[in-house]
Amino acid sequence: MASGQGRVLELAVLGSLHETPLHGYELRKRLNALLGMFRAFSYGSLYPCLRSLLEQGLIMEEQPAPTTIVGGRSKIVYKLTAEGKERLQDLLTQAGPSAWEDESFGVHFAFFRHTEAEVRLRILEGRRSRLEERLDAVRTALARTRERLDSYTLELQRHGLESVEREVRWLNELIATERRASAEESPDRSTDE
Amino acid sequence: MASGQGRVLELAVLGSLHETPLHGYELRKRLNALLGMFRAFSYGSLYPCLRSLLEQGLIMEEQPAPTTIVGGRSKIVYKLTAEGKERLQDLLTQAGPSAWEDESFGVHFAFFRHTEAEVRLRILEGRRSRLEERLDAVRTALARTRERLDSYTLELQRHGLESVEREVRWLNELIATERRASAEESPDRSTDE
DNA sequence: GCTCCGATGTATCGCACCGATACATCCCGA
DNA sequence: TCGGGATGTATCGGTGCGATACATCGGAGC
Repeated sequence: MASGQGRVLELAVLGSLHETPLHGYELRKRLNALLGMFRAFSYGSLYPCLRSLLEQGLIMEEQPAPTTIVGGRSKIVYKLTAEGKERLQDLLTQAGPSAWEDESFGVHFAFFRHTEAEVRLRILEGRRSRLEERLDAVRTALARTRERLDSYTLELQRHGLESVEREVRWLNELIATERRASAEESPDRSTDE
Repeated sequence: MASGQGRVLELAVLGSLHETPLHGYELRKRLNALLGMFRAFSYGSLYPCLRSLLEQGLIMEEQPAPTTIVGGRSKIVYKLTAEGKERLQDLLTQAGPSAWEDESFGVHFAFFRHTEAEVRLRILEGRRSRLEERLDAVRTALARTRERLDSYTLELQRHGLESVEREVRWLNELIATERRASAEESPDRSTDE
């Protein structure tokens, strides 16, 4: 209950609108193009989210120049308010479990451009721990298993483990890159250790 | 609304209980050991599911031999009824979207041992189509994108695409294996094509 | 010129399921 | 002996997906 736990959509919407004002339909297309590989945003959650953000004063409707519009189809373009930008900065600073869980990590990562280097690093490491935790859990459970597993179950396990291990390796590379970049930027202890 | 759409838990529980009677806590551990890499089953859904299955007469409480029990801690062991077994067979025969979506595919796959060869093949192919569809969608959306993307977004895209492509390759191998096995079993057209 | 269809667009409802939490008992080590 | 961790059952709140409904626009085909 602390502060915006689990509300992935809020960040996704705020982050997208930070680039450029958008309306619902377009927003969904953007998000699904950006993150379609990981999750599927739907209207059933988008529109309620937009309404909530509107009520909170974090976004507002943008009136297009009336002269340019002729055949004006009903279309509601939203843009960030000052409070919205503040809130976005806030969300981008949070490096907690809500940032590295499966559903939310992708969204946070997608807006890393606007995230401080230190926060980026903590999120990447948090995600890595999360995955390694999961690997451990499944591996020990597997080791404790008495009965012989059928080939399908084994193959599923193998594939699952391999996928997660692969993501861990990916995270390792990203973390190394981040470290290298931040070392270049502030080479105080460049030769240290 | 047709017939048990989306109810992944039902299959997971019925399938697990088919191997051996279990109680809630153990059931959850089993499922998380089996599928923990893909999803996380929680009590908040398990117990309501068990209750529902009980009401439907698909499972029943199993009384352990009272003599053996001494310090009997309250523990409710469930086992399949005849109707439950029937229902399970039914679920295992269904090869629809509800079988190859992200959340459900793993569960269906985990019980492939009890699934007919033909159904297995259709599920694997269905999943593959689903993933290829997604690849297409993201690729064309990406191609249509005018603005230049930052390196984080690009890396996310790259990693997402690679993961899905990898799963498609995995499915290809599985499908080939299935085909080979089924050809061996009924070598009517062994030399055909 | 007319019509149909698919893309664009806003919106709601049902409901599956996760995370957190509460609470009780058992067992084991300090 | 006492406290913490594993075992065990159970509920509640809330997020967000899928299906659906319903409008309008532009273009393809005839």
